[in-house]
Amino acid sequence: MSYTYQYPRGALTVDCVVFGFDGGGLKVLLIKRGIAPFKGEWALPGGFVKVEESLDEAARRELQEETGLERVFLEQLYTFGEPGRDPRERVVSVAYFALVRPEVYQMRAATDADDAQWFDLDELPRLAFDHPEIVEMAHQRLRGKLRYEPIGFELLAEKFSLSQLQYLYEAVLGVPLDKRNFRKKVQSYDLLIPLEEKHRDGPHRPAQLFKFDPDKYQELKGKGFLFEI
Amino acid sequence: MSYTYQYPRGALTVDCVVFGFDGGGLKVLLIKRGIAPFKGEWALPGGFVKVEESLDEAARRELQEETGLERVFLEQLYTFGEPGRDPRERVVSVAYFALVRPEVYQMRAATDADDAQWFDLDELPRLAFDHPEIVEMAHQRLRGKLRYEPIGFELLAEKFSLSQLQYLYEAVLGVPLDKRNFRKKVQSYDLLIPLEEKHRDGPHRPAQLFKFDPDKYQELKGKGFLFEI
DNA sequence: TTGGCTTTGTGTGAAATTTACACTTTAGTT
DNA sequence: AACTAAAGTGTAAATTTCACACAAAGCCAA
Repeated sequence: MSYTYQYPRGALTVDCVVFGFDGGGLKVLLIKRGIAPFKGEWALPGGFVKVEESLDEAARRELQEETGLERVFLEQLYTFGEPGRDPRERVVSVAYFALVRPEVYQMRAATDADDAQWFDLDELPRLAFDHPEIVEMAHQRLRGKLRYEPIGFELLAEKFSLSQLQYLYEAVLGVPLDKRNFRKKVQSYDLLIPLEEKHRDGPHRPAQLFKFDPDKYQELKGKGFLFEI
Repeated sequence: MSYTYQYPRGALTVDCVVFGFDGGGLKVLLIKRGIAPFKGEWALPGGFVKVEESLDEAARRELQEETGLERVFLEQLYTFGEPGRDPRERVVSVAYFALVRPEVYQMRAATDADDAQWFDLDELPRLAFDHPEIVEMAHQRLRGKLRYEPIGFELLAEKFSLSQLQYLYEAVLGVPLDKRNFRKKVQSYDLLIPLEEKHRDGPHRPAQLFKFDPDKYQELKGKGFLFEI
């Protein structure tokens, strides 16, 4: 018996919503399309999946090829497959969301390649395809996850101050948080390792730096611990 | 310029993890494969996506064709795309999870078609492909969602007693819950409409029946309300 | 060196929520 | 009429959340 399938095939792509944080608001990385359709318009980085690679690999490869980004936090988001979402033919896209640290963010912002640029999440330009919908879902997911999983650290430098962490939470969740209560809570889990170093910046009191302890988190998680801000 | 893509294409399928609840434990609906590969083994209901249909439509169609189920709660779960997950060639599968009410569950359990059967979630037979992994993820997702979204009602009859609701939560979450505290909490949201009718069953005190008010939930959700058990 | 600026860092009491816990009511069966 | 089994109900203690204000540190400029 033959293994040939009787169904016609569409194409399969991956698209990545890459978030960055610069201390102010959330940013999203977009690329300017060099080819039709939507040539010259902004779009999410992404592209076709090769037959011999996994979806995650495809997402990482496209991110690397189109934006130069490597070793970022990457997680599958949702698969978009409405017929007609690509004007050419049936294209199903597995969307990912990615979080990058400020070092990376600043690096990419510096190289003024005008075909890859950071935009404020709430001031995005017109986007190709159904990419606005994808970005919207990624934003919702990020907001939802931040409350229950310690992924915010992926948007900060390895060493960060509690104020920086708080600014991040305020930016993503869109609400102001009480400084004392916030610090009490995040420190209560014992997942932040206080470092010797201090962060100095401007003519102010320098801030204690911390780093997140992912191993300890994994260990606690195994015992049913639930991170929650 | 031509719109022909330079990448070879794999096939695209949908697979559904269908959960049912009979007052005892969680059940999963499986079908016996009639064709190779894995002919004669149990597998998740699912099949190939047609070019002109959306992914959701494909999932509903396959469910209908293979199990007769219609009008079920259906939500996209995750997309599985490891090369090699299908021994024939590259097949990417968009997995869904579905929740069915006991009426439906009992109906399907009655028709003793031996090519579609309910199994206890914790006593599943050997499964084809990477379906064990898919079931595992669906179970996790169900557990996670149940705490924060009122989807448990999709596994109960339209009219249900508070005890039935509690048994469901206990079965899915795997922990015993305090009767009084549970009732206090679920009723505090004012999302359950008490009905005139009573449920009688056995030589016991009959139970007050309720139904869930989805409209009110949608309204509250719009105002930032968070359901939580 | 002094005063001013700006950010870090810290504690407490009131209010709200969560938790633990046991007995009465109801209907059916014998 | 007595027995059985599940439904239904309240309170007090413990814990968590929330609101809130001022001293300490370092830099800069006069």
